[in-house]
Amino acid sequence: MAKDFPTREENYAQWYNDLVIKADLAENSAVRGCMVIKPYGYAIWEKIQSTLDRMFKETGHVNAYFPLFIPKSFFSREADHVEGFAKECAVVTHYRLKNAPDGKGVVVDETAKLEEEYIIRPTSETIIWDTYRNWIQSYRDLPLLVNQWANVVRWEMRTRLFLRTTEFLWQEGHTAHATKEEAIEETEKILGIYARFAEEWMAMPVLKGLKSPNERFAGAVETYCIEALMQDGKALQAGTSHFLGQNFAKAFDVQFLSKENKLEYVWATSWGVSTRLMGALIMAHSDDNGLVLPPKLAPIEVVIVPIYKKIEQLGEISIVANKIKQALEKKGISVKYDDRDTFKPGWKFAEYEFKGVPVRLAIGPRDLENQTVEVARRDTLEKEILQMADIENKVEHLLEQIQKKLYHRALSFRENNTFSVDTWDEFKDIIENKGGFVLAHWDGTPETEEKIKEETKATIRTIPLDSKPEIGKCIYTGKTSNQRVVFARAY
RNA sequence: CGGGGUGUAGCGCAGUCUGGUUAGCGCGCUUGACUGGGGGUCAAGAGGUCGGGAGUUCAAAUCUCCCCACUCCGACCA
Repeated sequence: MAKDFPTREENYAQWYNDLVIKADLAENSAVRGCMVIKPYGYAIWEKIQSTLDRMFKETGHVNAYFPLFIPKSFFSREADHVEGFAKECAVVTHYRLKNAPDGKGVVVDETAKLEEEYIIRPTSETIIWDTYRNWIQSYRDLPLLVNQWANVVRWEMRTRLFLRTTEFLWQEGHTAHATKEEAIEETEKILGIYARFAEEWMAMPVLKGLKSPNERFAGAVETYCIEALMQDGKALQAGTSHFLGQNFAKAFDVQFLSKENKLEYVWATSWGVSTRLMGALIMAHSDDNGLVLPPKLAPIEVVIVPIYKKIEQLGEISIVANKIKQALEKKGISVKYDDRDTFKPGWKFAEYEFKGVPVRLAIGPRDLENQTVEVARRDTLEKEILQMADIENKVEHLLEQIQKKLYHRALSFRENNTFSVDTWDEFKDIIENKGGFVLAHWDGTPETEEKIKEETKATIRTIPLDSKPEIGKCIYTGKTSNQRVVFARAY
């Protein structure tokens, strides 16, 4: 299946692409820039979804659904917002087709032109805030904590499976609050959820911080983000949480009467993560043998492969295998017993290894005799023979170990690829030759960030929330700075 | 949008420069036998508007023109 699969060293971009396709996660579709997420890939997304959905609900959020189409006029209400998204919007202009005059196919019926064109949502702030106006009158209506799971379209010029596609799936939370403090608290709370999800479920360490004005969401007062480092030394923005101030409330005239009977504008937040997380997950752990998945997000945590010569032996093995399967499932572990006779054990080993299944159990005649199981772990590719007794607890423990191991491996990779630099030459050298996160002083101006980007392709990925103040000189202009920020080339 | 590249079996490719039998190879697929603790072996098969259209020619996958699609590189971006 994957014999001609390139290594990360040979060609990282090709490695990623082949991995996505050959591990059956997704493929390119007939529609330019849009992917088909295949069942195995979608199963991972469903796990991401259900975990986050639970976390949102645990913190008081509820789900709703808003239209795919947004009236064009809504867009122009918030100046920065239009500015940011106008260049990548798909527009619906007509609502009917008719048979082509030459009899070949159908054409747009010009008489069915929409009075007002619709934008296909690139994000839903405008339609949602237009709706919130009717939902909010009093401080008693607040806070409003709504999330939606949806698809959005951003007409990108270049796309890559999961990392950047024209249409993608995401969740977008949109909340309304009575005070600035409460809205900021919400923004930070969500950032915390994102970070916890990334680290505990995806086993991917992330930096929490603020975006520089250049990288800020169009229409936001402040954008918070989680930022991860991929194995090729490039940064990946994994999630964003925005404090929108009163920008949208003012643009859409959303006011409420406070306890003091004063009419005030509502404070807003919005936040989202997308199918891009799939790309992050893939790149965070996978190796030259294929996908590596953290147990908590793997659609199949344990696969059991029977080994037998004659079909009669399969029966005896199946009895044992099914018993183990049930014992594991009782612990909430997802197990697949692959007793297909149409594939050889060796083929199955390679297949599940490539698809990143964390643990594989092999049971053959020898094991039946000795009351043993061969246990193989995907993260280290190690194999060992274990006694069958109490196997479900051993496997459960092993899955926990793998989850931790992946996180620590990714964390030490990040630590080994984070550099603190004080000179421009050193900065250029590391960005160009090593990659990774570069901690450097910056004078705080968008102009300087822009120049650094032009010269090195590196941008400020985040201004870390937990960094200590430190007086220094801007790497580029030499002006004084009181904090280091994180630079990197990014996806 | 600009600059390269590629379209030949499900997938990956050769053949095109230099036109000429029945268009070939690897993987995959089907059937059977032997096999089975890391992608097995052998045998027999199925599968093609050579991206589309027009032209040149006795003859076009091959030469000419037009069109289409995809892809890579740049500017833009979660």
